[in-house]
Amino acid sequence: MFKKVLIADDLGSINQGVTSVLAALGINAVEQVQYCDDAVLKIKRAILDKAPFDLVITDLSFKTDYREQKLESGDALITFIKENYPELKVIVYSVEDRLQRVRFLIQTAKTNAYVCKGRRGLIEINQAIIKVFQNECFVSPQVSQALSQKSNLEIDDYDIALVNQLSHGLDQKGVSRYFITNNISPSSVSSIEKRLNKLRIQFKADNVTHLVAKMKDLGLI
Amino acid sequence: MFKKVLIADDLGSINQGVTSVLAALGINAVEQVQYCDDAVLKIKRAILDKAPFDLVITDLSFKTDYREQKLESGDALITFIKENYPELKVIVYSVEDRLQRVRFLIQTAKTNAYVCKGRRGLIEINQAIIKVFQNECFVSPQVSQALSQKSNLEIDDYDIALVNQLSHGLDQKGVSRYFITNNISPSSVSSIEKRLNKLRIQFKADNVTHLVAKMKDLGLI
DNA sequence: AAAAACCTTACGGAAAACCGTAAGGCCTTT
DNA sequence: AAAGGCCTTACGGTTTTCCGTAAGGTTTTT
Repeated sequence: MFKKVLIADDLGSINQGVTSVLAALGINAVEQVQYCDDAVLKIKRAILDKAPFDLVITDLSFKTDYREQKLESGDALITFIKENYPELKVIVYSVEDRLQRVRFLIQTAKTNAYVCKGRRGLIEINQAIIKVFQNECFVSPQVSQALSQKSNLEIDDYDIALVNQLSHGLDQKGVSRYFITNNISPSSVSSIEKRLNKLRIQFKADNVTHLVAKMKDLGLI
Repeated sequence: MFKKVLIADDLGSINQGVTSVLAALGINAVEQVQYCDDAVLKIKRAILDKAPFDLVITDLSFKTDYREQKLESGDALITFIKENYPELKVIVYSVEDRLQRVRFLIQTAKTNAYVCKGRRGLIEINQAIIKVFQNECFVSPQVSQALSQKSNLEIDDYDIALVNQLSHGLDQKGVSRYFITNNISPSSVSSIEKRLNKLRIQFKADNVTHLVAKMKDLGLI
């Protein structure tokens, strides 16, 4: 079983439950941090001390306060970890249940497990730890559909950039100018119209305002 | 000090921290529930047993699952409590930090204290319990501005309803029809235009899409 | 290499949003 | 009761969005 675990979570009260799960699994070398930057420091320090962590359990959202942080979110922490210590296992433990987000974290960021905080959270944390230790992936049932390929909506970075600009107040002509100056193609108003039409159909949105609202709800922008 | 406390929170792990705070205050008669309906049952039962609760600490959002619930949120639970047992004190303990929400809970729903989950959450829960016991109100510093009148942006339920309908895809004529059928006044397209113009200025939004995006970011809709 | 399919762009008309102006109703002030 | 202020509504003109059509270019198919 894992020997040394790091928990990163800004709500101190949640750690306790996770710690008790770890204790039940016979893992007693557990350290906790409330800031992403502190997590990085602990990880580096542990390696220097020849006693590296072999599992990190982290939340996604960290409230920002007066302390300046280089890494402001769990996402950034995970990206950092997997770039520098790819062998270090990571389990996300978050209330976030948006499929898009889960898909990104598992498929792109290479997170090893994704557990939704909820009634069964601690039970699933337990399962996740066991699975990850066996080099398998674990995702909470309520969001496991995020990984099924058939739900692929074929929306790409261009679509996101387009709707993102609209949500910032640009009109279609403005987005066109923005795309031209940033060398993003296609950039004509006509093409932008066409793409928006496609997106409106895909998202069953009645107009751009509706589209932006729906995509914000889905966490895409 | 309070003698008997009920904690309502669907994430079992959070309760532990609160329980330890209560223990430190010498309160040992603590019961926990994970569903709002169970909270109601416990409250009624305790009164029948001549040992009523004198404080309820509750979360706001309860994940819904297979169990059918009459009360689906902390809001509904608080409304129920204050309607039927106005002398029973209520403290909200939630990650929610939207001012609009806090204002409603304190001023309209008559909640006795509002504590944001966060790094200082347990410290503030402690302060809140003491204040409430002294028949005072407590609100976490980060959201205390919700109660100050000067920061009143003068956006009311009508504004929220208006932008909300737009975010659901209705155009201005559609919102007008909606307002007419629901007896909401003013309902003419012209008035809706005027109101939107005011909101756009207040929120520094370039158009309705931008306005909806900003208000969603602020958690107003 | 010709044909077909696709992408990008342009254009024009209908619908909706945007913006200023103004009329009528209601309430308060004097 | 008259005057003034505020709110609701109506209207007209400009801008933007929406939607269909079509031309020109590139890639894929045959």
